[in-house]
Amino acid sequence: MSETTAVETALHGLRALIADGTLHPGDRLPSEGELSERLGVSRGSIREAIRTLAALGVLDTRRGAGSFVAQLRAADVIQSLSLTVGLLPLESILELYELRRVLEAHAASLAAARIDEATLAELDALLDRLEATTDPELQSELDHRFHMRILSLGGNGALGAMVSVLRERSRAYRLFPSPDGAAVKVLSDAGHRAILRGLEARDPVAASTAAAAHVSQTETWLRKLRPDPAG
Amino acid sequence: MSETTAVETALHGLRALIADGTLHPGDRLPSEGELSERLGVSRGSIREAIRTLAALGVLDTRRGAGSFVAQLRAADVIQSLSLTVGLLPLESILELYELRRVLEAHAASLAAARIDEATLAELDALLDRLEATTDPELQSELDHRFHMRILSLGGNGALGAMVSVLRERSRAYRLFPSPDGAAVKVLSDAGHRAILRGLEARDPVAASTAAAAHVSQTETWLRKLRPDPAG
DNA sequence: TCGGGGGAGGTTGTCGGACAACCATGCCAC
DNA sequence: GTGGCATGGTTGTCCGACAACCTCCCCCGA
Repeated sequence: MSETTAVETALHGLRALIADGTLHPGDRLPSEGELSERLGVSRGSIREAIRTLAALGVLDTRRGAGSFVAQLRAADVIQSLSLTVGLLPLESILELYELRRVLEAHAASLAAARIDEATLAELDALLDRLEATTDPELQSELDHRFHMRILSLGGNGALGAMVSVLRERSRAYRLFPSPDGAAVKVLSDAGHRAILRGLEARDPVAASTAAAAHVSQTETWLRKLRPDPAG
Repeated sequence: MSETTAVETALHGLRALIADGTLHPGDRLPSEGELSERLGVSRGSIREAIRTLAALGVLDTRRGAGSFVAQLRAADVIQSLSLTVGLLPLESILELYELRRVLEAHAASLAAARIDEATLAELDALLDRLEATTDPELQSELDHRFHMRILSLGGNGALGAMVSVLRERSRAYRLFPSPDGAAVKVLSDAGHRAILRGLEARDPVAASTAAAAHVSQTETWLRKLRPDPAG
């Protein structure tokens, strides 16, 4: 309220165009020049407003063509957090582990109810390869694929996107090549097998508790890595 | 990769300043003019990059003073989704209900383990008022306070922020004044009492299932409101 | 010595104009 | 009919300028 800046005016105008149904997903916005004239603010301010909405995944700008309203899918919006989560300090990341634990456990219980034989075999083969390799890069990759495959069985894009954002950040810490790498891998492999056993038994509770335990395990390792707790 | 635009260059430069530890939460960024000179892009592009990070909750700009690195708390970052979630179509909102259900159930189970007598009395009084009033505005307000109080017992700011964003949007649909308003209120009141009984009994399972059921109930009503499913 | 007022410099907010890079459309030549 | 091209429109970027605002420090008075 009170006094609004030019960019806020532009933002409000753009939001209104989408919120009141004038523009639908996929539609093209009026050109920056026309918006500038229509809303009574300079083109620079319009551009800053468009950038703001683009950062949040609401708009999609293509050079020479125009700005378009995004599909506004929940998964896309959540995905926009990815840029930010990469900047959070470890302390804040650990705060997100509770979310991750709950969501991964939920996804595992859903997967236990829905998984088929072919997918079970696929996951088993994935773990075989993961247990056989010592290449940290490949370990991280296979680990990621194993977990994302389970998440995809949940069928909910928003849930998958949320966990994906959280996992992406954790991968950056590279636990496997750490001093305790060997011990980490042994327990990690065991955790994966426990989850798979739960899925094979179609036991939602077993699968979800195993998944939760696996996330907690990772969290514990990450806490050990925490640098200078002073501050 | 390939070719990078000026704004991308600026964004990368700013992210690097934070990611590599040069700037910490609370620190002031160099002025736009100096950043422009140092990164070799115009001030306009610098401003667009700063706006992008500000939209995501990473920077905080104060006119005449400068731009500052935000506290980078998980809750703040999640809160930045609020602007976007308000633009999602109902279809996408429903996708988020699974997240909300899981998270609210989790929070309720935590609360059951931690709640004290004083808080129980507080919640009971809240429900008394909620059941007594017929003012939709006050109903929405009290309903919100009841649920947020339970969430705050979980102690995790990120979880609370996430659910807060989701609830905020649902409130905009104003279920209480709808045609089925009376029926909605009866079942809603019953749902609240069920949750409170779970908390009073310090029974995490009872509390979490009641919370999950309550969210599902809301989801069902919202689906009924869904306009033209064509498209 | 302590406190407040005021000024000066620095910083963000906004505007206007200009040009380059790029895209989409339709026309034209073949 | 088809492929290439010209053309108008759009975004990307830069420069310069000024207003609004904030912060700090100096100076003056009590």
